[in-house]
Amino acid sequence: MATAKLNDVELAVCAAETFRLFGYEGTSLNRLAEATGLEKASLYYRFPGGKDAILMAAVQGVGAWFEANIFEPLRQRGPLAIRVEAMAARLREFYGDGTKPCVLDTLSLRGGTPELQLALQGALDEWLRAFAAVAVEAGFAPDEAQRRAEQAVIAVEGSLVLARVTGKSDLFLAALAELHVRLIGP
Amino acid sequence: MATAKLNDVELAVCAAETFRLFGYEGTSLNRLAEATGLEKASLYYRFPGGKDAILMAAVQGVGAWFEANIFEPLRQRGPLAIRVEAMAARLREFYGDGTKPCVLDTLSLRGGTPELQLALQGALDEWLRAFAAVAVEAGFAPDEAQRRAEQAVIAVEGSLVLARVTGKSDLFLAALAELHVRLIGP
DNA sequence: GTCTATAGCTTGATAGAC
DNA sequence: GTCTATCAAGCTATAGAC
Repeated sequence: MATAKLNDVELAVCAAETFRLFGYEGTSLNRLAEATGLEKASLYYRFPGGKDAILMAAVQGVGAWFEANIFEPLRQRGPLAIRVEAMAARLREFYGDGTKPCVLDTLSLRGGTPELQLALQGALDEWLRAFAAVAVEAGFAPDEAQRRAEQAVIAVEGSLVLARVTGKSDLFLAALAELHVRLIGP
Repeated sequence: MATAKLNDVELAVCAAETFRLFGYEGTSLNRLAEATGLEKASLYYRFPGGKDAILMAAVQGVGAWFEANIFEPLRQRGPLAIRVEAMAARLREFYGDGTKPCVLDTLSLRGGTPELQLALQGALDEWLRAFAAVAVEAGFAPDEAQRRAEQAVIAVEGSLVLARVTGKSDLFLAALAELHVRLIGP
C-alpha cells in the first residue's frame, strides 16, 4: 500500500527551503531528493510536472505560510502595535534572523517560467496590500499608506541582502525593529 | 598569429553581465561562451581556473567599474550635491534603470567559493565606506554617517528587488532620487 | 507510493589541430 | 589565441519492480 513519507505541505516546505537557498538553476532534483528524503522518481510521482511543478508548489506553500502567519494575524482585532510586533517576529523566523534569502529575490532571476514570475508578482502585491492596510488603519491616507508599505518592504528586502553579504544580521534585525515606525508612525 | 577577440576587461564585463542575470549555478560555460562570442576552450585558455576564475575576474571588474565611476567621482572636489547626483545617474546606468539585479545580491546565494563571499563582502564594505564619507563631508557625525550610508544602500538594494519582481522601475528610480536626502540631508 | 535502473542531454573541463 | 572534438560527471525525466 506504500504510505506517503511526507504530505504535500511538508514536501513544499522542504522544496521552498532549497529553492530559496540555491536559486532555480542551483536546485537540482538530486538536491531536492536529498532535502525531502525522497528519491527523484518519487518526486516525479508526486509532481508529474517535474522541477517546475515542484517550484510552483513551493511558491504556493510560502504564500500560504505568509497568509496564515503574516497577513491573517495583521487583520485581526486588538492593539495595532502588538499585531505589528508579532508579525515582525514571524518575519524574523521566516528569514532565519537574516540568514535566509527571500524567495521573491532568489527566484526573480532569469531561468524560471513566466508563470512563476506572475506568481511572485502576485505574492509581492499581497504583501504590499497587507502592509498598506495596516498603515491605513493607523490613520494614514491611502497613498501615504501605500508609500509606507513600499518603504517597509524595501527595508526588509534591502537589509536582508546586506545581512546575507556581510554575514551579520544586525541590519536585518534593526529593520524589523523599525517596521512599526514605518507602518504606524512614531 | 591569432589575436585576441576581446581584451580581459571586455571579457570580464560580458561575464559579469551573465552572472548577475543568471546567478552562479545558472551561468554555464555555454552561456558564457554565447555571451562573449568565444568558445568554451578559449575561455579556459584565458582563464585556466575555469568558471570560478571567470567569476572572480567578473567581480573584480565590477569592483573596478564602481571605483572609477562611483567612488572616485564622489571623492573629487566641487559641490557635494552635484557629485551625489552624478553618482546616482551612474548607478541608474549600472542597474539598467532597475531591470538588472545587483551582483552582490545574486552571487551571495549558495554555490560560490568562500573566496567569492570574501570578495563580495569587501565590495559592499567599500561601498558603505564611500557613502559614509559623503555623509561625513555633509557634516554628520561618524556613526550617524555610517547609519545613513547603510540606509542608502539598503534602499538601493531593496527597491531593486521590488523593481525586478514587479517589472516596474518606479521604486528604484525613486530610491535613486532620494539618495541625496539620505546621504547629505534635507 | 517509493524504490532501483537507465535513457538522453548538458555540464565543466581537456587534448590537439590550425 | 581560437577552434573542433571529446571525456566523465551531473542533469531531467522515464520504465518497471515491489
